[in-house]
Amino acid sequence: MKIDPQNPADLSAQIAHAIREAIVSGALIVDERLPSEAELADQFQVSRPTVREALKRLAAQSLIRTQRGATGGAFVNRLSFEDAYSQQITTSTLLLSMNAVSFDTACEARYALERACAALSAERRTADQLATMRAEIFRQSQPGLTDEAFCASDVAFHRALVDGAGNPVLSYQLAGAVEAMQPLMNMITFTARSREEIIALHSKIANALEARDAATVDATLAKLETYTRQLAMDVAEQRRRPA
Amino acid sequence: MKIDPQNPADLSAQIAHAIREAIVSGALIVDERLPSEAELADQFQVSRPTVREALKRLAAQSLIRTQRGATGGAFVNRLSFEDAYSQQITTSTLLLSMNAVSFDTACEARYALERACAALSAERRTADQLATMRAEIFRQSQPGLTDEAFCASDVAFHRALVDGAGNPVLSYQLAGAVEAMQPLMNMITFTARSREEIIALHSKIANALEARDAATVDATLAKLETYTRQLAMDVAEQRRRPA
DNA sequence: AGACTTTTAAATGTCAGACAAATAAAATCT
DNA sequence: AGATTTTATTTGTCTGACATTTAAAAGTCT
Repeated sequence: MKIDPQNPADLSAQIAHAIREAIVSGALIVDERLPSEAELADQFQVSRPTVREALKRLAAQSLIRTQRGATGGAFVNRLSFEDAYSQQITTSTLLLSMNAVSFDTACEARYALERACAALSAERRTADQLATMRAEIFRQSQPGLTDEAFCASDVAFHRALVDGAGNPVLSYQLAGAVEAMQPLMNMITFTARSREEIIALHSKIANALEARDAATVDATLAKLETYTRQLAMDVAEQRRRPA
Repeated sequence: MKIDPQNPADLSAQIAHAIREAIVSGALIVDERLPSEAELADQFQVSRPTVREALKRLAAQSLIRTQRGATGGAFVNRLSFEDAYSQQITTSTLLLSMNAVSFDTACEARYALERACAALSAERRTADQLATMRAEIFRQSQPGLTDEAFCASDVAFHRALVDGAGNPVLSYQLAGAVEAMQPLMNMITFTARSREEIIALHSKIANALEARDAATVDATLAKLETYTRQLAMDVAEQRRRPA
């Protein structure tokens, strides 16, 4: 079932790969217990530390969870949306921060995806989600708000909009894009004037969602995208010639 | 810089977390070498195996790479799009296969995202990407094609469409959704009649992209979505009452 | 002197055995 | 029978050692 070639390189990676394949292919089902570390070591003819390194690799991807004690061991993990979110966010953040993805490219992708949710959200949004958006808009209009708090509220607003589509897969996909951009957004929304503009657009989106007017939501998101990218360009321009 | 509380639970996870934060926050930059395992063990006041488990966790997420030899060690990895793709695909596949995400939900999300790319792709697609789509359509019309090969070609077609948007972030986001659904798609496109229908819609999409007609691309993708979900429902129906 | 070979040192990869801690089942006692 | 203690199993961690890889330093030969 899970054998291991005799080439001596990176045994723990090979073992992790074998077990991962077994999980993804369905040979190991959710909540099934893996053999104990000692048994796995015996089975793969390696030492226990090597097995442990392999298991830690899988734990890092939330593929297994471990439990100590008599009936403990490593169990195939049911991947929760929360786990998937956080992995997606980590990956997206790293891609943005160190792979030469421009803010413009990230912004375009983010709004393209968000507009994809708009039609569904106009159709399905609950009163609860609408109330969340209104509450966040109110928070954004408070005077003493820090840039970080404003952007956190911005994320929460957009999160509610996306969740309105009622499709957890879309929510999961967008969580990365929206949250990964937050640090970059922090740097471009620092003037009162730009906050006012953003809040006005947010209000328009909430109103359109309340009226289940998908076209207006889409058009307003397009405006928000244009405005955000314009702000980013202005900031970049100011950086280039600080005089 | 990276300290460690004295609570005794899961030291390797804590160390991995500390180093991950240092990387994500930018305290450790790309290609920078981490201290050696022995030095880290000393620094965190733990043993080398514990440090190694932590490093393997990070390696599993492609955050670091290790190199043996005199000038070897653990280096902060520049996350490549390929690495991000494969992680995205693994995560999405697991979400679909074991988290009670229905085919319908996944399908809706996938086409919503794909239609988000349609407008951009109509504007920017290259002649090369158009040629790829035509070639895949031709392959799909070959008589002796297996279901797996047909679906692989289907994935390649849609991949070319998404890549046409010229936004690597969108490509990365959609790679997971499209590829993770392939095993499920394999099961529903097995009749000649359904293949014909799909090929016709693919041709219509390619033609519209050639004419840079975003509205038709969008409308045709909507038809393809409806048709795919209908096929899936029929298959589910047949499964329910096999007589 | 220059090119090739050998040695050496540093680092990761692996192993073996041991103990600690947690946990649930089994055994024991009241 | 119920509560308590014991015990066995399993993961978490430590110590120390050896193997392997790699590049630089040292040495050797032409």
